[in-house]
Amino acid sequence: MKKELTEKQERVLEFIKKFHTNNAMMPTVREIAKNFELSIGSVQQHLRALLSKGFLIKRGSLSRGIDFPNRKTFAQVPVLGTVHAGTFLEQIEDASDYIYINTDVTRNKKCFALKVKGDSMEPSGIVEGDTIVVSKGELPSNGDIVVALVDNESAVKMFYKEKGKIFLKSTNPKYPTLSSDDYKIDIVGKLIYLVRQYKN
Amino acid sequence: MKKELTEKQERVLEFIKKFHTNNAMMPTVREIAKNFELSIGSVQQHLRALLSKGFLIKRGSLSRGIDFPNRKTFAQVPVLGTVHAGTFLEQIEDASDYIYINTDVTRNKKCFALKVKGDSMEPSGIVEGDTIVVSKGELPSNGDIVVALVDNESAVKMFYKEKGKIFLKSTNPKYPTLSSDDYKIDIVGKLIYLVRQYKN
DNA sequence: TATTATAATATACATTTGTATTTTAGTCAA
DNA sequence: TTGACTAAAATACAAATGTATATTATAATA
Repeated sequence: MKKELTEKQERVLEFIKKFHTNNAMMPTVREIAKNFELSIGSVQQHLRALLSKGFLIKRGSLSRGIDFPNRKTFAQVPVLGTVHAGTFLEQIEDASDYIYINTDVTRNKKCFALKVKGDSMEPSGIVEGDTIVVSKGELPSNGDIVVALVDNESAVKMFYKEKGKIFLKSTNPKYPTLSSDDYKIDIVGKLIYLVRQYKN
Repeated sequence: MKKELTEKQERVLEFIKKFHTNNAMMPTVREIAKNFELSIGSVQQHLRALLSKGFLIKRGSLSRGIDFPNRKTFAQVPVLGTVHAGTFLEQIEDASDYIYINTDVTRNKKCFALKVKGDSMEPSGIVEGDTIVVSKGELPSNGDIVVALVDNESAVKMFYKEKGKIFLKSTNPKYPTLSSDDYKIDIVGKLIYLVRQYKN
């Protein structure tokens, strides 16, 4: 049911988006006017139209106080190291980098991210090079994918609990299922998000 | 070589980060002052310290003109619809939602996102429900994953070109390889990014 | 025809905002 | 003790910014 924009209004909205992308803040009325070589009043009218049509909202009479109706906010999540999805190798280390995740995903949970190595989770869509986001300490349900410490080495596995025993399964059948009978298993957290950047 | 911050300076910087996360813009001097119940001049001094120590930078004498030295910026990428990764079904439609991607990934390319259905790309880590980001019109190399129109229906496939012929391969062997001999194939764009949100 | 929406200009004004200046005070090290 | 740094306040001012108003013009429409 969104009302249509005129060509000019669309171009103004596009500029605002681009400006916001490049500068991480909204442009002022005059910054928009300067870009299009328009008068202040003209831009005001375009903004009024964009507001009334629901493409922008306002937050009081602040400077740069326009906003997108459903702009998302981001949480800074530290990338703590590498985790092996096959034979569980490397240890969690210090934060080296950060990724930014929508706060409606992280939901105030304590999160961290890891780079994935190995192929044990390939059938469930986790491949080498992926960055996974882990919700620290969250209790998993059967079938959830978790990061666990198996005899103090980190691994990405599918979680199952049966009669008080914990089983960690690789979705790749060439790796065995680990049981809490044979290993000391500590659940670090549950997978909530995954990002993959393709080579460019 | 980063100089250390005093406790108060650290708290001011934390507030600025938090404010920026919640509001997608930097606070004004007076907004900071109000938060800490401080005078304007006092906040000015803290900002001056944060600037000279390299934790903040300035962009001219603009309102909300402070910035983080290495802040990442995000591009708003429209989610245009659903694409079938098996038997290519649904058509690209209007923008319904947006996701936000680091600009060092999108790099000023024209991008859009699609929700994935089907299992034809499972062995390369693309599963149903994933959101893929496509760089529109970018020429793929052999082995790249692309979104293509095959007889005007959209599909996610692995791209190969040999002797002028285009081949679209599903990494799942139960789907056949498509050739430009048998189908009208238009490359829409190349996969540059993928995000997956696990059920919560 | 009158009306409405769009587009644009020009100007004025009030508020917000960044910045400069001055003053006071405590701590720490040379 | 002196100097440097930090912390804080109070005030003033110039620049940036949002907002209001009046005016003109065009195109589409009821």
